[in-house]
Amino acid sequence: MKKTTIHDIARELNITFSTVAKALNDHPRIKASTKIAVREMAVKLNYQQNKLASSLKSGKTGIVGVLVPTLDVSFFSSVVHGIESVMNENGYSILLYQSKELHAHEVSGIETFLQSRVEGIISSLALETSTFDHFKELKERGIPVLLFDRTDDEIGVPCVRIDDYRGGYMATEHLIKQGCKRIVHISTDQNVKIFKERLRGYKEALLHYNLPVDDKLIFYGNLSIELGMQCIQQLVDNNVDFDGIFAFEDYTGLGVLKQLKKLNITIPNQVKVIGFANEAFGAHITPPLSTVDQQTVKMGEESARLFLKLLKSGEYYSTTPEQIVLDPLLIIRESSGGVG
Amino acid sequence: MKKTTIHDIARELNITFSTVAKALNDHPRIKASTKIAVREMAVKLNYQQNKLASSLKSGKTGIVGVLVPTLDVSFFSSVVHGIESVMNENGYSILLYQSKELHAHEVSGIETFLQSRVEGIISSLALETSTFDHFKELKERGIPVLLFDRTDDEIGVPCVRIDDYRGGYMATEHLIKQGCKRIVHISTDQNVKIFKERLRGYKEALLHYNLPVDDKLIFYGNLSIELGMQCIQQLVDNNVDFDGIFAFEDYTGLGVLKQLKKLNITIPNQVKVIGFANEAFGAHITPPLSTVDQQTVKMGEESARLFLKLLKSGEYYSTTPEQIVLDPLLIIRESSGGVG
DNA sequence: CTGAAAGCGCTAACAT
DNA sequence: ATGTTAGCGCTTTCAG
Repeated sequence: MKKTTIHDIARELNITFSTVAKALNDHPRIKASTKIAVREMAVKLNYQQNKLASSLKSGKTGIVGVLVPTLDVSFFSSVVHGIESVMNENGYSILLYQSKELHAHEVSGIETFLQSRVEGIISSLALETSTFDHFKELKERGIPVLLFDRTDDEIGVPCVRIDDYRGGYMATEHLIKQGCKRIVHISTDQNVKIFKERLRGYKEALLHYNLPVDDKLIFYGNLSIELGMQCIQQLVDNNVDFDGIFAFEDYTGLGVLKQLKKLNITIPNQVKVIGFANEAFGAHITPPLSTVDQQTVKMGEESARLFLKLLKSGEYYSTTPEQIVLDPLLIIRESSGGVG
Repeated sequence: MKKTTIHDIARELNITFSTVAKALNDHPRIKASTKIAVREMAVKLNYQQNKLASSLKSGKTGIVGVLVPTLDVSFFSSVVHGIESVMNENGYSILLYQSKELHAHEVSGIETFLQSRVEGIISSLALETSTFDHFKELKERGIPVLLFDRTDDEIGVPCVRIDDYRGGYMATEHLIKQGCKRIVHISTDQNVKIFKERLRGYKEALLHYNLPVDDKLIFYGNLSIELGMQCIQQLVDNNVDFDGIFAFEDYTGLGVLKQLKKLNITIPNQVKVIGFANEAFGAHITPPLSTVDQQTVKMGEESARLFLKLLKSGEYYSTTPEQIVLDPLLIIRESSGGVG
């Protein structure tokens, strides 16, 4: 069963295919009656425009490549949800690729996108990625790129992210205002900018409130529940004095809560805890975990909007790359002694 | 900056573009030396094959449409993660569309996919969808469709799902074996097959163990934490005797736990609770919630594999539509008095 | 081993 | 108001 084309419609109606094409595109110089006839025949024959052909001719595919580390993490799937929604409203489709946190897959994804002639790429960097030639080359070749969350200034493209520095500052400040004097920060040894920014915010907040920055209170490890548990155990084993914990993300914060409970250290009385990311479980655990929300869906929507705005301006890279920095939202729950 | 084409490569090398095409496709009748020359020039000129053109000519796009209700629910994003992984390994790309649980969006998504000449569609039905003409028509027109999880036999296409009946049976049986005699089931009034199947499994398990099916112990409402809370309150207010709760999904189960704790009813001593879906929070709440795992990533992978197998067979609809039914996995935690 | 030529289905400038 | 024509960049048969 072959697909019907404008030629089929033309033949049925005894007109030329170019008249059909114009009728379907609502060309002003086509008689209303033939437009109607053409459309009826199109429906009758189950006609579907072949976008491959029209894209080939027009040079516009209406497709945007979305390249993310994985969809199996709620942060990314939520952002992609936002991107797709806005793109869809604007008549664009999404070609999806997961980098699996690998540099090589990222390169493959870009290759695939270019071959498919996407009109641009929206992406968030893989953890493994530490050189950025593949993205810089896209920019040099004039291909629209927008990065969200995991970005790098070196690349020089528009980006949308939250203010991780501010988030780190807010989380720490909150603990200070709750009365904490010796606040631990658990971070990661991975070379990822956003985590460094949260650490920077932590330090700045301490300085601002005249509290010492004590390296013995800063831990580095791999994102996991276990990391949080180990840090608490280590603090206790070494008789380190502490009354607040700011974990760089919620899973680590969860580990912190678990171990504190196990050791019968009361939360939030003896120790106050805050995480980062506002994962789905945080509101439902005991005690509910205070955290910092990253506005994931909005991040996706804003990414799509900025991308489309620049695309439609016709000069995507003409000016200094625009940045949208979203405000992190402090979510106060019982673990930090808030209004729970 | 125009894209380079095979004509550009040909001109540089003083050969014809058709030789270039053959060289790039590793055609056997092309001299090794010219293949090398062509490839070097291709790299030098930053050549990217234009898939639009080759798809138009060959009739194969290597693109599969994935149409899901939303990515903002971990179940779906996790399945899509599995689909993309397998498709990617097999050289296919994913065009993504969210139906937002709406029938009309589902129709639009299909329309978009057809225009983009996808080689098939993998989808899960929107809650709103109760007539299936749009999918049946795809089948009639020979377009490969595979449904996962939210399917309908009436459509008659291959599908991948878990055995919800069995999951409902297992959950109920588990509570019975834990000693429960009066087990409540909370379900939904939405007309969704998988939820009805869980209910059917619940009833069968009771019958099998010679326990009465009591309509006063079956509740219907809208998927939410509140639903679980309300049901418990109602049971207590009406002095209904019960010692086990099987919630049709985890959020409702969470509400159940919350309200039981509020009313100082001990879990699992007085009442044992189990949910369904194995949401991320279940393992981390107090007490940890027993549940039934749906093997989401595997569901995506199996969907992609079955789809590709049928596609490659060259006769997608030749036989009775194949069904893959995955086994639900019982996850026993403290809320049902299991090995916690 | 390489070249010539037709055509996939459409757009759009240019005729008529 | 409609028709003619020339491609978009590629695959693929057939000729040389």
